[in-house]
Amino acid sequence: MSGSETVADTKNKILESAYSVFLEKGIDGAGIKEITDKAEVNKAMLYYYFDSKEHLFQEVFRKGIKESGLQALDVMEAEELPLFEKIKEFIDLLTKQLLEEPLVSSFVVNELSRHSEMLTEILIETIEFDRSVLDRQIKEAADAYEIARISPRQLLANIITLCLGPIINQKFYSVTLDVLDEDDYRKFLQERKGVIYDMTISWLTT
Amino acid sequence: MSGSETVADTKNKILESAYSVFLEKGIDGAGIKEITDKAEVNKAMLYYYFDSKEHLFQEVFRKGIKESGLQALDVMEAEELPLFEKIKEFIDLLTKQLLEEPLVSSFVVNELSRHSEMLTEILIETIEFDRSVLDRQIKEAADAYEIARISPRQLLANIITLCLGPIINQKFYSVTLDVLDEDDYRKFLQERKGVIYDMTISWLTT
DNA sequence: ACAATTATTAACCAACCAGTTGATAAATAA
DNA sequence: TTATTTATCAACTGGTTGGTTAATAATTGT
Repeated sequence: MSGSETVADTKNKILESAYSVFLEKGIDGAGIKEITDKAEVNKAMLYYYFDSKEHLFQEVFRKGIKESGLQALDVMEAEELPLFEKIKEFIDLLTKQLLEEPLVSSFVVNELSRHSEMLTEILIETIEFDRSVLDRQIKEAADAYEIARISPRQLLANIITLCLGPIINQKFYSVTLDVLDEDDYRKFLQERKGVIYDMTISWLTT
Repeated sequence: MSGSETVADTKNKILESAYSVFLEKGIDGAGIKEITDKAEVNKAMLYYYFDSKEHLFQEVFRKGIKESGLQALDVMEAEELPLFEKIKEFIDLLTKQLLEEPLVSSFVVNELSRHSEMLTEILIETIEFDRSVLDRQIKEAADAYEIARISPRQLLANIITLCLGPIINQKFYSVTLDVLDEDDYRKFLQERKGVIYDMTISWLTT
């Protein structure tokens, strides 16, 4: 019993260190020595618990997906929640989770685009989102003339993009939008939550 | 006179090769040997014309910004063009340029977020966008009650994000939105142009 | 024609990379 | 106790990395 604690200890130290190093530098920018140094273990220990840099990275990537804010999609599957409340809740949740750990989502998206061949399958496995409830709600609302007849995909794409973009690509937007001050940018992001909701609703009800 | 042709030739061969390799793999994933191999020149030639991997990369990054589709911002500076037409033109131009070379904008955004301390300054230098005309047009339109009183920054952020996101992070969206077929995704992107315009206008006129 | 400059090359270098080995210590099982 | 398994480590391996050097070939100006 006491032995397994040590196992978990060392293995977890490595995993946690790998998590933070990979998140910061990506798989190409990170070296395993940096990871083992940070974990304060011998380099050979990493290969005792994990069989390659790539496999270790994939485990980190899986963890990244789970912490990336995409769980907010769950709220879209709820049966009872009315459409508009659902949208509001989704935006709130997604924004909140993204702001809490912007590095994670940035990591997932960046590494995915740079190593899609290695990671796409993992993303597919890890994300499972059932759109049927949302589809039905949208169809019913459109049939009742409460909203325009829009594509559920476009709706999701719009909300996710609007929330994600300025958070994961902060440097890009702060320069192009000329909001170079850190605090101003935070205000700008805060302001966005309302903007995104307004924009989405006005689009739906036009 | 004839000598400078050779200079330009070799140097350009290296630059072009570097451009394509860096775009594909990023600075961390690319090796200089790969670049010189592709350019069919001796490795030392690279260091004859460029003094380090980092400087070469920065030159490639500069070129990347110019080809990234951000020139579409120019249309926002036009004096005569009315606001709504301007927005339409901006969306059209941006989408078109992004679709023509999605790799470039993806490269710029990704590398910027991974190496911001090295690249932010370059981005600031290279992008110069004068928002004053747009600001005035928005203010005037709001004063005349033609549009709601919205923030020009948020307007720009919305449009850019909506256009950029699904194009540069194709893999991410194709999985989360469950549009795994390549052709379907192209249709989805084509559809978006109209969606983005509708969404923006309905938001402005609410 | 010849000196000076520019362009090119193969061979080299130290540092670093991911990954291994074989010996050893610690825990567990008999 | 002793045999076995699990955990840890320093030292090593073969290959690659970004970058240099010194000699040479080609081009240029005079």
